Amino acid sequence: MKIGELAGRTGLNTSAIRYYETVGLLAAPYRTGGQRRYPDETIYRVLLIRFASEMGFTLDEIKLFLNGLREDAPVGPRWRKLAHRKIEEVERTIQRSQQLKALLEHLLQCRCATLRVCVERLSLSRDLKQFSDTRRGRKATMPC
Amino acid sequence: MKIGELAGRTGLNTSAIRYYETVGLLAAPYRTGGQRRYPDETIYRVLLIRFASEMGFTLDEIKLFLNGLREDAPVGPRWRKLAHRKIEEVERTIQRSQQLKALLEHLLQCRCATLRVCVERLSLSRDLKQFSDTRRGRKATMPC
DNA sequence: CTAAAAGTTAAAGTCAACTTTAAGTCAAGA
DNA sequence: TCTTGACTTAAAGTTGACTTTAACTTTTAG
Repeated sequence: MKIGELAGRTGLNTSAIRYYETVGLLAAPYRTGGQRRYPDETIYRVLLIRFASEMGFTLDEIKLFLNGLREDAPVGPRWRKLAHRKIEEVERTIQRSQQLKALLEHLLQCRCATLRVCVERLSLSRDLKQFSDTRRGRKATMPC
Repeated sequence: MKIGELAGRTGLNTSAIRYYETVGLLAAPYRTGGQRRYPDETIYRVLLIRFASEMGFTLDEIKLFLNGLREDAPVGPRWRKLAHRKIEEVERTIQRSQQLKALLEHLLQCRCATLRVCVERLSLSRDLKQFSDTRRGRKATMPC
């Protein structure tokens, strides 16, 4: 498979695939006449990279994960640790996103006189509480 | 309040605050002897900016949202639309994160002979299905 | 055979959101 | 008064993940 087809099938640009090679995410493939030829299985690897990258993994993280499973062996402790850390991170993401969703939904339906007041109070009393409270012994009232 | 105190109370660097001014997120404040002096209420605005930015809003989005509520008036249709769009986006984030969490948890406990095979099958059959399926009429089997 | 499409490289460019640097000016305490 | 620390600016640097460009070669369809 040529680089163009690999790119097409994985939804990336050829430049991205070459870039992955330079940063060590993809091995340099066999070449004919100077041009890269990929085996079919490379698709899976690239798709996995794309998925992980869209999930917010950095390319370095992805490299770590993929190297962890390079050896066709059952999952090792290093990989487990990585996975556990990432799961915790993802859980935090989910929690914060749910907070934000709640905040936005509240703002859409609340009956504050002015949105500005509402936002400021809401922010102080809820999600921003952590920031301001750790800095000053500030008491916030419930908004709206 | 001098810029250093504002920075300290909001957990940002002074350079970030000056940067927010240059991009129009913060109004240029009153000055004495060339130095910026902020009123207390600016803290709320900066905290709000920090929160939104940590939630993944771009500074341009934040500017839009803040401009939307600049006029001390109840929430307008423009702002509503923005909020609705953002809620949908956040919902997608939550869903994908939950998928990723499930994937990682599966990988931690599955009994595949090799993790590599497991990942490839999992990826194809679940989360990556969308990518490959839209490109080729590929059928994937359940992993592990 | 030839023209166009697709491939190659190294190096520079892009984007957001800042930070750092250089070269100063201002403020506060001893 | 002097010194230190905080402030000022404009401009350049940083980071990650690519993309674009320029100049060229290889492959493929007609």
